[in-house]
Amino acid sequence: MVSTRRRINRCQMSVSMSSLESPRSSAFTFESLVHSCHVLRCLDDQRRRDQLCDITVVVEGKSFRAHRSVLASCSKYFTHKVSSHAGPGLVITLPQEVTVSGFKPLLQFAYTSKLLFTKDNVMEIRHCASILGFRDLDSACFDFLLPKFFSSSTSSFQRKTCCKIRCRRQSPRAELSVIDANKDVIDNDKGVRVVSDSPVEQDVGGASCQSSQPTNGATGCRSETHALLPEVNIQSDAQTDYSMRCPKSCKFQLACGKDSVCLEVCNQEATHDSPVVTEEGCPFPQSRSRSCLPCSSSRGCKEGPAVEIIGENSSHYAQTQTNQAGHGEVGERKGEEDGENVDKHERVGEVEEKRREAEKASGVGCFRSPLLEVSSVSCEQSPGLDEGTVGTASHRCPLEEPGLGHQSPGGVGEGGCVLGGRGLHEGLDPAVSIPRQQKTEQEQGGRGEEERREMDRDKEQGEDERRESGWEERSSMETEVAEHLAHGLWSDLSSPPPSLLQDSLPETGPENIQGSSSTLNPRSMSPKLDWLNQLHLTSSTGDCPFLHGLDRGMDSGTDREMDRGTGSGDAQLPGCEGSSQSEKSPCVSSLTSGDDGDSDGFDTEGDSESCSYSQKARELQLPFPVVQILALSKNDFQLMLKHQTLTREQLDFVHDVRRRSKNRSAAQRCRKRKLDCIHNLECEIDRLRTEKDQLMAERTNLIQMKLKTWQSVSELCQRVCSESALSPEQLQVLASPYCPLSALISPTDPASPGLGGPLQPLASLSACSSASEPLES
DNA sequence: ATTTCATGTCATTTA
DNA sequence: CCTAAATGACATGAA
Repeated sequence: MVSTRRRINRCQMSVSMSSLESPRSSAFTFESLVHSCHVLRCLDDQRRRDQLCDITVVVEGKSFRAHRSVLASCSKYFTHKVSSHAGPGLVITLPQEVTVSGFKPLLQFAYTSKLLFTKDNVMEIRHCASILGFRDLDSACFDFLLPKFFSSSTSSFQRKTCCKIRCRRQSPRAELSVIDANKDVIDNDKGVRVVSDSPVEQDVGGASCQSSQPTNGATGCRSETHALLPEVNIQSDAQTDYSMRCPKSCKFQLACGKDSVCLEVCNQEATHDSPVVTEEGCPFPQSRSRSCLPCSSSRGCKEGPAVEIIGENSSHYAQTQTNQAGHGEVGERKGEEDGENVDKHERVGEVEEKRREAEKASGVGCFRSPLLEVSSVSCEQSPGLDEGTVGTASHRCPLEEPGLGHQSPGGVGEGGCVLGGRGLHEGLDPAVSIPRQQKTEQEQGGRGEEERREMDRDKEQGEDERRESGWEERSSMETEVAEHLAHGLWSDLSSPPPSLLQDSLPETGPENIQGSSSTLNPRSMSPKLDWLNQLHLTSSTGDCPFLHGLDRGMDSGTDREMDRGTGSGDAQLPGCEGSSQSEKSPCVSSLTSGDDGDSDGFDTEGDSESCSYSQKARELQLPFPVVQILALSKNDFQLMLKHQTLTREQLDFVHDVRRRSKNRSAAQRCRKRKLDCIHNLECEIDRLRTEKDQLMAERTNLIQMKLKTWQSVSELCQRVCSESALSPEQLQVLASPYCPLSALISPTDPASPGLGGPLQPLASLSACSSASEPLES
């Protein structure tokens, strides 16, 4: 409910925004975030009931009923087959290579966006997916998961005991496969196991546990044009994640029926988040986001519709929980949503594509590359460009904005994003743009004005884009998942080598602390950036659908933080806190601080916090930037403290800052979880209601059948009684309660509640006939 | 002026 | 016993 309301608000907001953006146009677009999810659900429902199914797929002699349109939308193979057969009653026999165990999950995936798999069948599924041309699964999911699945390197991750237990125990709803998967993952493959903390674990584990669709998540919509609402998955994963990794959350999760919840969430949220439309066109939100979320992250929600969406996407389809659709997805999404906008989307997609390439060329594209810089500048200077390219989107559906943002969320680093986001921003958000100008003007007398301006631009762009694009949403769920992923998969990378720290410290620390001017220099961020860079480069986050694009968000988030820091001095955003690398990836930082939403100043508490932190750090003459406090892992942090000679006051301050930021992020996660649970429960309620209705209908049918049977039996008895001359003793025996046959005519048959009435005649009839059943057997 | 929401922080519990 | 995470409760600012 809550999420729904929020969602609605978002929609409204986006509508108004679009109107603002294009004052000239009187046309508005309303986009339901849950519609696609609902549709997919209904289709799945129909499939299960064999309603409106127009295709029969034969696999290994086994038939599967489905809707050709659905299959065609998910699979190239079916697209081809279906297009060549127009008639009704289409029966397609799949190649021998396709097995039931491989096809079934895919079919389910087509209708739910969820791919259930175990280590045992994942290869088979992949093979089938490859043969059938299931979009998005191959590169986005399998390419990412398989190596983790079967590589020993990841085995180091261990799931927490309670998590294991919970997974098994809590997944009442979880499908067998899920359970199996869990088992596999948990029990058999320690290596594969997606550790609760590890990203992989989340993917796999989460998927398995909840039957969530790792695939989706893996899909990494963003990276692939066709990506399937990875966000949704992500969110769900994230949720799962939570449940899995938090011992304490067991309480809550148990209360919520975590597993089911997770599933639900995924569905619901996904649905909501659906904004992220995949090629498949099923943005179904599963989570509400209900980020699946609904958007678990309130922040994300706050910012933009996209965010909300994020949360929701999860489920069904990724609808999930994800609010954050991938960048690339946006284009597709929109294209699917609006035929008109297809071209625009395509264009956007192209831009995105280029951006990606640029990123690749520049290393993950997380950090600002010259290219990025250029783009951002050009954007600002030439709004026309925005209009011409991505900017056009502004006139479209509000939801598109997020999409655009997604496409170019990179903020700092993304050329494409910059263009799109910029355009929208400039035109739409006076609050943002104006302050920017003012700022710039004010700063104009100062030295390094250019630098500052650029920083501002970048910062604003990043933030704006993030905001518009729904990055915040991503940041909430996706970030979380991503952080876990990064944490688990790249844990080794996550903690910056001491040497690196050492190197970076001298550079940034003192400078930042002391002079604001120096802080403004991008270099002040170098330590963190370096660290991030290393992470990205080495870990090749680009390969991870979950992390894909995160870097951008991260970058922007980081940049923002940096910028903030710069603005105030050294700054570190509390948001960064989560970043103890060992525990979390830097991505986390974006989660916290990134979403604050107030980009321009230190409006928010967090901002003011960071500001005060920085100030205090300066006062205390801390030898390192606050960022370090937040970004370092526990060990590194302690190491750093060892190397530094700090006064009691400084130590207290440092610990205080770290503790607060940690707690802050914990609170955020906690709240997100809560929202997710609520959403999940809502979904569960809906599901149970539906189930109840179905059962009631089934019961009615059975009762009717039973009644008919009784009637026919009674008629038969009558006939037999009248035709055969049974002795009173015989009739007595037949009527006796000890006779099994007597139950058939018993008016008070306990097994047929409510049938007493209709049976009465029967009983009386048989009684009249001086006994009852003949049953000569 | 009041309410609601989002967020940060503290205290406590739990693993 | 210590630590980190989770969570309830409270405070604060913004809309």
